[in-house]
Amino acid sequence: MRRTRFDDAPCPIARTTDLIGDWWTPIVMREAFTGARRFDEFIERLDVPRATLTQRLERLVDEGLLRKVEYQQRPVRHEYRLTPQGIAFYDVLAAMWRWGSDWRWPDGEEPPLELVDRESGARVEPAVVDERTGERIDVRRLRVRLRR
Amino acid sequence: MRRTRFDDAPCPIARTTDLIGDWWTPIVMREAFTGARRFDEFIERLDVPRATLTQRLERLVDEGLLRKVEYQQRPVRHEYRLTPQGIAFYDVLAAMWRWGSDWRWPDGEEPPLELVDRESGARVEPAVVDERTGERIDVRRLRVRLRR
DNA sequence: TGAACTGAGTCTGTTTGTTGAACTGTGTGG
DNA sequence: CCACACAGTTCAACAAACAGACTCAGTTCA
Repeated sequence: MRRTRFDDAPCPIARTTDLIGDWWTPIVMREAFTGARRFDEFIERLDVPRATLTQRLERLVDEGLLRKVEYQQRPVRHEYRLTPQGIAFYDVLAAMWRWGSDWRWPDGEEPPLELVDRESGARVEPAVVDERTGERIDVRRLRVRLRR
Repeated sequence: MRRTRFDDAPCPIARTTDLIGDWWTPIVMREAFTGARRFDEFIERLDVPRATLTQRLERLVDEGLLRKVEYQQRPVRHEYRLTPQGIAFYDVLAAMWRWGSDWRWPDGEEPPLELVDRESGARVEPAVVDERTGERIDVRRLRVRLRR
């Protein structure tokens, strides 16, 4: 009677869901991207239960999105840093950012936060495109096919 | 002691997380995109517990991603169809598809499924770009700013 | 006329997950 | 020796997800 798992489904959406379907996980990743590294740093920023944070960080390490790096001995202490897989995950957060900004605020309102280029200050609006054509993805034109 | 909610957070990622953090929700949306409309259709495709499906569909209707449409009277029966907000959500699934495909299979292996253009049959690879420049998002160049 | 069938759920008891709060343990600095 | 910092662990209470049986309106079959 365990919670149904999707981590070995044939569908990439299902496998991703298995990971980010744990409550708090995308938020923890968001904080990692804005510079959180140490356990108590996450705690201060997020009021997440400590036991939950422990579990999430552990899983993210297991799955290869974060790695535990020793930043001092005596006493031995570790911090959590993004791996290449973790960095790549920002795409998913960016898509969530865009959809959330577009649809999750009441009519006429906008989110108080925006994404900008660190250097130029220009507004950045994530969009999901087909890499080959550069066109926005149009789901009506898509089909899922069994790879030969 | 309720599960912590994120649905009125100032951050778009958090609000999106609140919705898709419910177990099964992204999978239910995926099925909606591949044509599922009726309750039993979802059940057949997904072996999701019926009570859970009821809850998910109800919430997706409440939140405006699906709408309930009567498709026959006597007996009155409804089906669930994507709204514009629901259709827009495909971007998030597409980003999850891409990241899942790139990172969630063992070295050397690839997912058995691929996304193709319905007409040309050409492979489609979702990518997340800055809409203004068309460049892939680079998180190191990004900053979150309080909107003025 | 009655029995079986459909579609769309609801109900129940059990197991897993999440939460808040208190507690632990190692090592430093004063 | 005491207080403090960091990084957790433990525990009990509550919420969510699970499997499977049950309901209920209306329809079709025999």
